[in-house]
Amino acid sequence: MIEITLPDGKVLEYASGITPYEVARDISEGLARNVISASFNGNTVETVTPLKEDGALVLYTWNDEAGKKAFWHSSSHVLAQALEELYPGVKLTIGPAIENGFYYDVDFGEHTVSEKDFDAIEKKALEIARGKHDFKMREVSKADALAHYKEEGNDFKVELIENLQDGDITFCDHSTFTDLCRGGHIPNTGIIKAFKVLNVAGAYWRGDENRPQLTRVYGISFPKQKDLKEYLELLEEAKKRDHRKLGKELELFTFSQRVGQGLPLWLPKGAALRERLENFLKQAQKKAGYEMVVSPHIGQKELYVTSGHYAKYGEDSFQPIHTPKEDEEFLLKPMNCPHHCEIYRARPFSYRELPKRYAEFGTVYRYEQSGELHGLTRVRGFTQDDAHIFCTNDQLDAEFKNVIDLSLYVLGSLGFENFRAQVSVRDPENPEKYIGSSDNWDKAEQAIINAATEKGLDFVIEPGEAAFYGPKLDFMVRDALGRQWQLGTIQVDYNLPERFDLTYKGSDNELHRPVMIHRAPFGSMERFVALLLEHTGGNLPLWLVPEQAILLPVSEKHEKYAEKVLNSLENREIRALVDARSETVGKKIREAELAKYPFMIIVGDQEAEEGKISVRRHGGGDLGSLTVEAFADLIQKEINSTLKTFESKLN
RNA sequence: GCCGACGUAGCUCAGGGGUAGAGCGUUUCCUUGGUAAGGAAGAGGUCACGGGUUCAAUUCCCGUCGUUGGCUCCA
Repeated sequence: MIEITLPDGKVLEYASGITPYEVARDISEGLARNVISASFNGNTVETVTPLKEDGALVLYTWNDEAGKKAFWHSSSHVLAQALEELYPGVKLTIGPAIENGFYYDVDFGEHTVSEKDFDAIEKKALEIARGKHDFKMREVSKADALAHYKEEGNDFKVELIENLQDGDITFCDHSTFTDLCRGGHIPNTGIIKAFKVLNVAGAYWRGDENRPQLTRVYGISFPKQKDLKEYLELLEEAKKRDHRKLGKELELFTFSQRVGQGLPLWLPKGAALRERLENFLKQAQKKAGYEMVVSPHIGQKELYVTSGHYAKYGEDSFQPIHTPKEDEEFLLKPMNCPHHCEIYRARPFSYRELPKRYAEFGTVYRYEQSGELHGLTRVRGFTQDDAHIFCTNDQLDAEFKNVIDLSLYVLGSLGFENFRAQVSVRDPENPEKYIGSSDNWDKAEQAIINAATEKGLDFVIEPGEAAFYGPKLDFMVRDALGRQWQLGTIQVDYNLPERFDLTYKGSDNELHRPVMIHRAPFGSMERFVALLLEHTGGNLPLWLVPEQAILLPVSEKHEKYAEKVLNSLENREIRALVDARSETVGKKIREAELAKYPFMIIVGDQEAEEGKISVRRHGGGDLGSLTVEAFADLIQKEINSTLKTFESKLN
């Protein structure tokens, strides 16, 4: 007999060889019907795996993440079989489940697969699914496994198997299909009722751009047709929140082929929005003891050789600008920090004067690979809300925590609650990617982890994600389509102070090396605005939105009164405009709703007589008639409820 | 940079070997309106660009540029 412990702590006794499915059936018929995967003592097992020792069993249904994973992993087998049947001779490589669905990387040889083929693939996959084939795992010796794939001429699988231990190799069979597989399947293919191929993309074998490029076929599947329909509708909704679409509709920014790819042009409304964001941060920064500085857009190549950026990114930068007569070399600045280091060097500092906090909305230029450019989130010219803090070692901890406070204030004020905090540290396997002493790295990494822990941040540690000069704490936010982007960043740097020979005079009358913190709570204005748009669906917070209200005169007769109201709104710092076109009120309202103005103010005879305004809330309908004062209060109240003032922890 | 897709009016898009269409917007006129589209007429396009095939290319083929989904990269 063996003892099976369930998640609720209940212990059941069974004869050795009982399967998770049988345990589920023992608990309830309903669970037995729905169980699609299980884990035993922390390892994923099949629902038909015989359990032969005491242990903890967790049963999963479609509603569990692990259940979905098994479902999608199994679906990738079905996809693979469909591809093999439709395109004989394809070489399969790997096909994991991902966050939303699954993919399979396939070498199609000469054949190319495109959207036109999706229908056929889906049809074939569903046909296979309907066959209700059981997934069956079997152990294979390394020699047999290698022989199997060598015969097929599949070098990819051979390479995978060569890296596995003999005795640790399993194949999974279903229908006529066999794949090298570690396990974790649903009972049979029949559970897959809906199947969709989403897109195809190139992907390098093992993520290495020097190795062959495969075709990655992305798909998603569901146990119910309705789930697929809902998922596709969700994707459609997400597209409506795409910042590229909203930016165009709201007239915030544009791109011009003539100016160049990845170089955003900010339209008047976008520029005004940006300015408000900048002022918002400037105000908080002032309280937090920052001083604004300004530096030029180019710098001598030597500056970046000194900083180490040239050695690391010289080839991947816009190439040097040459002066016509002296042939001096300048670089478009890719970073503000070297400039700020030179600002620090402008005069000697005593420890009594530190920390120095230099802030600048600095525009930088980076040569990003053309395939990487994406709307405002990945561009070649962008403005960082940058600052560099020069402090003593003793001050580092407190300064870092102050910056965390400021970053959280910024994210909180703009409604970003679902960010992910990520501590990026060195890749232990590639130490040569980083500059600076291992000692300093240890200190810096520890300082960040301590500060994040003390601030109660829920963070994950990502090895290999550090900048080449130091570790960092990043705030990651997802876009409409679920892709993660880095917004705010805080980085500890022992390196640049050394390279620029920065010093301060200590209490011991000796020169000491300051520590530097790089930080940008927004990250870049471009990316921040992009994510803010996606996050809000274009319904920006009232304090930020370009126009808070649009005045809609009922007819041309009322234009004059509208102008008068506009004037008194402007006197109360409310941003508004008049729609004086000769259109019906209905049409003006419809268009104002679509243009996402937070408030619509209808003025006609009634209002003019009473000296009031009729207010309509975007998406919320008629609020009735108000005095201008009452409306101004309403706006102020809403702004105050979302926009808190920054409380600095400075003494 | 790599693989795939896409590029038609200001915007959203249809079409297709015989040099172009819709809706919205814009312009003019009529209408002076009360909480999500009042009516009419007009203007607007080297069908991204450059080659090739063809009697004929916006349409088919190749290349370039741009956009896009991924991959790699991201100071």
